[in-house]
Amino acid sequence: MTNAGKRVLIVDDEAPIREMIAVALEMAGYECLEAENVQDAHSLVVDQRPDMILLDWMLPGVSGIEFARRLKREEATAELPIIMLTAKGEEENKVQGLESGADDYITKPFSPRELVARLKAVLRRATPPGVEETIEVNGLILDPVCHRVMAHDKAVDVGPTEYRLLQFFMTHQERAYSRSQLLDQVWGGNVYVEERTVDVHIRRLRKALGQSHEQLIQTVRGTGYRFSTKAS
Amino acid sequence: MTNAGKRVLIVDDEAPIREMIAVALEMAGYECLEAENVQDAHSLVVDQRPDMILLDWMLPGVSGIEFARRLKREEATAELPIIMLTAKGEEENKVQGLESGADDYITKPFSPRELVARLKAVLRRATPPGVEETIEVNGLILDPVCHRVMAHDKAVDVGPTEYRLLQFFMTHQERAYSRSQLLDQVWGGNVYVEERTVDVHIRRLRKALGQSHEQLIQTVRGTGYRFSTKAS
DNA sequence: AACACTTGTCACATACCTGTAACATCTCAC
DNA sequence: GTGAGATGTTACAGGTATGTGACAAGTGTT
Repeated sequence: MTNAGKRVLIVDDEAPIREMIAVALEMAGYECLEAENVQDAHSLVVDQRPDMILLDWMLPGVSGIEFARRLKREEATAELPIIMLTAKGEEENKVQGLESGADDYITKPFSPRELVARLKAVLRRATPPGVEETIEVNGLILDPVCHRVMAHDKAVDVGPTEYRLLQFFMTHQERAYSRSQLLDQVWGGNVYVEERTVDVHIRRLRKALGQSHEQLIQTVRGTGYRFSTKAS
Repeated sequence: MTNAGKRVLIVDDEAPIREMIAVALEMAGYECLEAENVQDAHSLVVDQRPDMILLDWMLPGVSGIEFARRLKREEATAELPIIMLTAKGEEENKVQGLESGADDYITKPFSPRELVARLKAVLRRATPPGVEETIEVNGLILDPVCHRVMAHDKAVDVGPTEYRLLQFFMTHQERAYSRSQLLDQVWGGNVYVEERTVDVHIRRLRKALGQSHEQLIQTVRGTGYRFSTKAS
């Protein structure tokens, strides 16, 4: 779900280990980038902008810890979550590792499951919540924080897609959208669904809103739909 | 209901606007305090301890945003809900406004109805009792001091995790939380457990609460869970 | 060591949501 | 009015999210 498609940069000088990690992460739905030294890693960070880094402690040339510090110093990369990888028995370095700015720390050998779990946890913490405002129109209230829709103080029961649809409409009032625009905006660009599917969800949303508010969603014949407080 | 008699502090330098807002709110059953600058506002906050603040963006002297930041910084007032008022076309300030700690944001001109709706929404979800205070909802009582849960004067037997979960929910009512957020908030940030584990503990908690109260914990499909006294 | 209790995970059951098709109804040009 | 295209409406099969019970491992107690 929310973690799907996140890009993880794996930095380790041993190819088999990189490979193992990459396989584990890809099975979990992540996209992987790989680098075997700090120079390559840095190019990839700048170039590909991954969502997080798995960084081996021991690296030829510049050490992992050095690299982590550098990333944290630079404005553009300071927020990049880093998980440090280290061999067993280097416990005493832990503190140093975390002080270098790493967000977590994992000891080899580790199970793929543990790796994925930690990675999720770190990503979760690093993703700041979006702006959450309450929107009100003619007694119809959409409250993103409570993830709820109310019509004249009565809860309206809408499914996930209808909720997103309504949220989009309420944040983009008075303007007409074609079915394909709605598919892009509400469903997300990379899905393939019939345009008529939009009609069905519009219908479901109207039904859920009930007589009192269904006329807010207006049909623009030959074009699509529009959310408007003005009668058509 | 719970909103009756709440005291709202209106901070705006234009008297007519303050008056208009005050009338609207009083009709809706709120009690109003008024201030035309930050100095007066601050005195009133300290002195009268209002339940929330309607704060104009543009103020002579110290700006509204500055004031909001100050309030959020101070321990005693950090929890005070704030709704920012701003003139149309200052959209670009929106993010800044919310970052300053405002809980919502409303653009002039607005209808009294809209204002009241938002105010309700903000108040509804922003009344977190102190840690040591017992919380009561529909005959369900959580007593942090005795570390105990009672349903209609009968002790409810819950495990440690379910207790923390319930406590979190009761101090953060009405708001929807994802499984990730619950893991962060209830389990603590540094644990690595499956998201579905949350479901299991929700189940255990519901079971422990019994028919009389289990509907307080609502499923928000596709998102997570919510503790709410209102039917879904 | 046996026990009671808690916890995280799994496997299966169930409920709900989704996209599509098929048919009904509407609108407009002719 | 008629027909073609657009939209409304319903039903349904399959997929996905959540509910639920069981279990093994861990912990602390007796």
